[in-house]
Amino acid sequence: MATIYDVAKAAGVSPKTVSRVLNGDAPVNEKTRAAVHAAIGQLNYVPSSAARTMRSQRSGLVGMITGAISTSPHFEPTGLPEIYLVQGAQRVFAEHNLTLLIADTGGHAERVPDLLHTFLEHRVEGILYVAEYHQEVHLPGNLRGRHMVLVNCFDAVGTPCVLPDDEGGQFAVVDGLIGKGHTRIGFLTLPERQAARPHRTEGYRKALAKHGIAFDEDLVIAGAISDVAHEYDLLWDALDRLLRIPDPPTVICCANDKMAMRVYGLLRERGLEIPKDICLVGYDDYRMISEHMHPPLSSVDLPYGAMGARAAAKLIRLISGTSKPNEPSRELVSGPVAWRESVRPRDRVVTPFQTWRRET
Amino acid sequence: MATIYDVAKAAGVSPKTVSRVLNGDAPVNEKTRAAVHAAIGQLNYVPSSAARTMRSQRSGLVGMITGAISTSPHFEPTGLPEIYLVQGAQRVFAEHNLTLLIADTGGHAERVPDLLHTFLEHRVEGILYVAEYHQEVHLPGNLRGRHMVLVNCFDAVGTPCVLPDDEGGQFAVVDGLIGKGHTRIGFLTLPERQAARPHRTEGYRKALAKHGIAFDEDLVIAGAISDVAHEYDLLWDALDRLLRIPDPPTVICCANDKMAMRVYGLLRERGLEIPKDICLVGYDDYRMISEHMHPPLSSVDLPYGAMGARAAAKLIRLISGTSKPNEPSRELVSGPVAWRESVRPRDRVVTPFQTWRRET
DNA sequence: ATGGTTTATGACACCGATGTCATGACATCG
DNA sequence: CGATGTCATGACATCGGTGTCATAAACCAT
Repeated sequence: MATIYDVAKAAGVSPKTVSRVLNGDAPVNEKTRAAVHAAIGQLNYVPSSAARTMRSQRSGLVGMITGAISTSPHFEPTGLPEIYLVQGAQRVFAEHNLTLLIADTGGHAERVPDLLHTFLEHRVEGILYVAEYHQEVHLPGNLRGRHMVLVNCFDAVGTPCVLPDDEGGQFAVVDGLIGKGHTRIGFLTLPERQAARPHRTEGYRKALAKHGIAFDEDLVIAGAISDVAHEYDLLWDALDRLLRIPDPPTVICCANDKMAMRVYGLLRERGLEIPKDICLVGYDDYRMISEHMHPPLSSVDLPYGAMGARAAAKLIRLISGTSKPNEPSRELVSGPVAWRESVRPRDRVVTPFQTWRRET
Repeated sequence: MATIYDVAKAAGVSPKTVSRVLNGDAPVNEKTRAAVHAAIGQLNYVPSSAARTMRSQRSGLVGMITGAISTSPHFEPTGLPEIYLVQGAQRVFAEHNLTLLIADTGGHAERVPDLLHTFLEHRVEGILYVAEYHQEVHLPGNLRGRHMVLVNCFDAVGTPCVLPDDEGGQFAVVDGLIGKGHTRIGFLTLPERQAARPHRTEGYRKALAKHGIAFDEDLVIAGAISDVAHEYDLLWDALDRLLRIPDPPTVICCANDKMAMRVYGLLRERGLEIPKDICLVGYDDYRMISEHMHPPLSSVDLPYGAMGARAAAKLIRLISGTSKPNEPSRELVSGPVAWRESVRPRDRVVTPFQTWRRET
């Protein structure tokens, strides 16, 4: 590879002048500048980030640790969120001339220290620590004192973090459903241990309260439990109970799109047609699912791309020291509700529950 | 940050000796080694990759360019494949003490030169160029002469590449279906422009040929076209034609899981139950879809993780110059067929087509 | 005892940028 | 016209490691 000395020689100037042309830190005569640029083109010169890093003590690198946490032995490497996070973050970093280093633990949390060491060798200027789903994490101590932003997770000591606005998302979808005339809104929730669950439930309650609709606990049932083995039975039972209550729901909110996908099948088995007989909404808006279900599934967008971008911006502010003094350490990111054909207004839904109940 | 000089001073040795302890390139006395390690721990020393890079001319970095190609204006950022690729590749790189730089074009191919320049500044030792789906690409000229491996794509000049074994995958699934007694096997193919299509079709033909079953062109219809706007109508029509032929299929192979997902809905609309009345298989094995369909979908695993790992290994061989002299520039990676409940043996399938035809 | 080899260590230069300081050529001003 | 300031450029040291070479001590064989 050509060096700055080669360029200097070819252009008949000193290396320092070439440096000035590249960095614009001092005026350079127009003719000199042209000669230098010509030499650079000729030699295919690309400056060495390593040399620059040594002198300036700035690496231009940021690290991202993903897949770091495997709380469940049935770790499910769906990976979907991460790619959007990466894209969102990388876009922002690129605008600030930062390059993204990526390390994936593959679910083995014990690899984190090693990966971190590698990052430090490369003198990353900051680190994004990404969790698979909204949860609390406990960071290894050697991360202290580094610029860092947690994404999709938070810790007990107030490390800056970016989280999905679960309460806002659930509020928005329930508020929207009520706006379409629904008043009996079933809610198949996440397992109890999930950090998002209380926030989602709070959003559900607040939306009801806004419209003066009483909260009915019969309408809210866990649609999944931590123990994956019995998940399917549980969902069947939860749905069964929802449909058997005296005044059954005209729409069901599922905790995520995967759950909604199964509910499609279960409802069809019972002879219920979506959205004619009952409406359905999901959460996450995995478009690969929601757009291709039949009919397409309404869902709350879990804005991973935006979260990545917001986290990157936050990290850049930390690095550059331009954080506002009272900037909150916790940022919530909202996504829109994607309304699709799985939902129609209440007055166009005809719940044939009596019929169905007679049959079983 | 502590430097090697600080460590040397603290341990009472020369910097070079510290370097030897770190790299093990020459024998060091046991007591000296212990003193050095103690000093390293004390000072929290992490060697600077920048300084090491300058001297040794090896950066320990490899780059990956993803999302580079947007052939379609309706670019669909599913992103699913990439995360597995990243994980697979990163695992192998980590074993070789290489760190992965990631740049995502977000579908804007014109950004590639810039991203590439950044990679070169960091003196990456090799580059993986990843396409969204199996296709031909044309690389910008300035990539020539770099160690590079194409993933999920190939070019006209024989750049080393790693591709999914589309022929083998389709062969395996059709061979398996025939093994289960099926002889009338419908095939909803990819759009014509897709590079994978001829390979898949060849696999389909070879599996039939192996068992002496005649190829029936009525059974093979494009299930999708490039023009996204009419995709759904086309699929409806293709399925309709498949089901109306004199001796209709007992199982249908879909070109991908998204298509299969829609076919679930379309078949149900026609009153056909999977797998009782007709069986279905997909391709890609997006487990988020295949495992959660009702019933779960049989599908050919498109082994992105393995492709990432194979590509990484290939790149490492290029970098280290240990490629076998006659190593093929093109590597095919196969994945297993995931058999699930959407398929059952032929003798347990009761096709009620006569009934259905009377109705319509 | 002596020469040859191995072991353990240090001195020093170098990788390729850039920060600091110095310098010469002009332009401007009182 | 000399003092002062601005512009354009170069010399040199430095960032933190490692390759090369030198050297001293310990070990071994004759």
